[in-house]
Amino acid sequence: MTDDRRLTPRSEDFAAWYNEVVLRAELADYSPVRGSMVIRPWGYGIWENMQRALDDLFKETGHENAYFPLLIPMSFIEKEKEHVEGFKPELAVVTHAGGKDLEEPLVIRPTSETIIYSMYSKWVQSYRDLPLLLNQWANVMRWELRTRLFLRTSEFLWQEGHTAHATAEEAEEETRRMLGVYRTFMEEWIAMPPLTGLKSESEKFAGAVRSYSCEALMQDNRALQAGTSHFLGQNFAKQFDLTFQSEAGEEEYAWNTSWGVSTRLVGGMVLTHGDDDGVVVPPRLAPAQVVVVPIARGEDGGAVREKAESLRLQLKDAGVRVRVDARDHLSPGAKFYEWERKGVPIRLEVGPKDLAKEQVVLVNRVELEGEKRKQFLPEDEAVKSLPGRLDRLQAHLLARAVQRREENTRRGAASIDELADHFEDGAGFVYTGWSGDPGVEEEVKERTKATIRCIPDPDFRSSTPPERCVGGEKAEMEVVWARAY
RNA sequence: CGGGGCGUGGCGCAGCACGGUAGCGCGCCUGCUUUGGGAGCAGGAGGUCCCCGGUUCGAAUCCGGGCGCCCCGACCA
Repeated sequence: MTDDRRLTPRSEDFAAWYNEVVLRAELADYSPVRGSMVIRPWGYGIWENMQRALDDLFKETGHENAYFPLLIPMSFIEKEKEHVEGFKPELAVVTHAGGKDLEEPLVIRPTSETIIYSMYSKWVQSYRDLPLLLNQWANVMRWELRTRLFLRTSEFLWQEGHTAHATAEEAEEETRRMLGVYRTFMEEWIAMPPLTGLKSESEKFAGAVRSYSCEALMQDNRALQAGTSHFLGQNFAKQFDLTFQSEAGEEEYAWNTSWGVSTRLVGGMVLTHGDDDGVVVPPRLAPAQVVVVPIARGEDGGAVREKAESLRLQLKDAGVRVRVDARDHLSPGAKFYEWERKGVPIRLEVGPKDLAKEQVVLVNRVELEGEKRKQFLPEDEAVKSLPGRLDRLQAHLLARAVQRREENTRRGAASIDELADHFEDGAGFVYTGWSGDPGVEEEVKERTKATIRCIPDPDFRSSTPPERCVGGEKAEMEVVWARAY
């Protein structure tokens, strides 16, 4: 009999660990429909914090929110040739409604470029109407054959930004700006440091001219595409007649961008920070940053509960998200395990012994082992130090993730054999030269299952550019390979 | 879409080869005692054994068909 209160350790079966931790931390649950999931309050609370932070960043960069409908005429999707090719296999289509067959099938949006740019064409007449910078928070549906909680489900929540500009340069700048916003958000909130760069032709978004992405390395050394930003050129503008009159009086097609991140980020957070005890939620995302567990024993019970409540109020005033776990039917130990599984950053314990000494017990989620795991602190010091402790924990998680990424990154491989060796050795990201030949990309994929995650941005490039492609030809660029989610 | 696994109280499972009163752990409810790392005792509630058909005096168990979910591979935020 195994102890089913424990999670399967990551080292034993990483995929099993992930499923268990998501279910048992009550982030999400399976729904009756295959491949779709219910996001539970703890998971949704994390998503809400992500939304709030991202939404602020979008507003700061000049965007407004709007909402476009769920149902899109099939003919819209079919207008852009590459777009329809990319999405056709995963479309869910409404053919029947109100007791009758529909004249034209309606697609449940897999993404909203078509409906949005068709509306933009109505709203934009002059260069004075540009740029048009909108975002929407929505659900989308892509019929997936193989699904995983948060990482790939048929329905998921995301935001999609869609902008229209007068010039290609301005649109390109917007594409890059939003990629940067994503990078900042991932580093500073999720403490998940991504690699950013340009997608290869074979990996880019269907319908885009160029796609950029954020690629984060998970604990099992697989890469997660965590956010994308696309320069759409005039592809959609031409199909939906999105034109404007320029300053010079000429009619021109607008230039578009689109960019998105999804609830997949919650999965990325789990895969980046989680451990064998459960999820670890970075303080800036935690629905509860501190949980106070009163050990309300015997005659002191009332006084202990009052102390817990007083701690809650003090911390709330200090700007900390805090809750008291006053449930009476669970032992303190059971509560400790539960909140550790859910990943609350800091726990405070207060019991009869602490009352007399005016102290509290503080436990940090990432320091559960060893002598120092429980710190005994004077109450006022604990309260005063908490915001700083949360900040340091946030910084620690990022530093730890950066270090893990660097330790699992290899630079240079003269041949596909060497590249394969790196992956045999358990590498995460591998940097090599590339000629730009899709044949080489295909060959590497067959040999190693790794794909080009991106052509890295300057921040991430090797100090000396590679001279040779892994295929043997002259290298035209540096690329990063990884096995991807 | 191919391969594997599973479907039995809320959850996790046993029972099935050999048909005969449906069981265990956890959870849940009530009461009392408890509370510093997954509380104890006592009492209690809760089941169309995935569905349909067949064999049989009798099916969770045998036979046929179907459905669903999970996991592993080809396509993908």
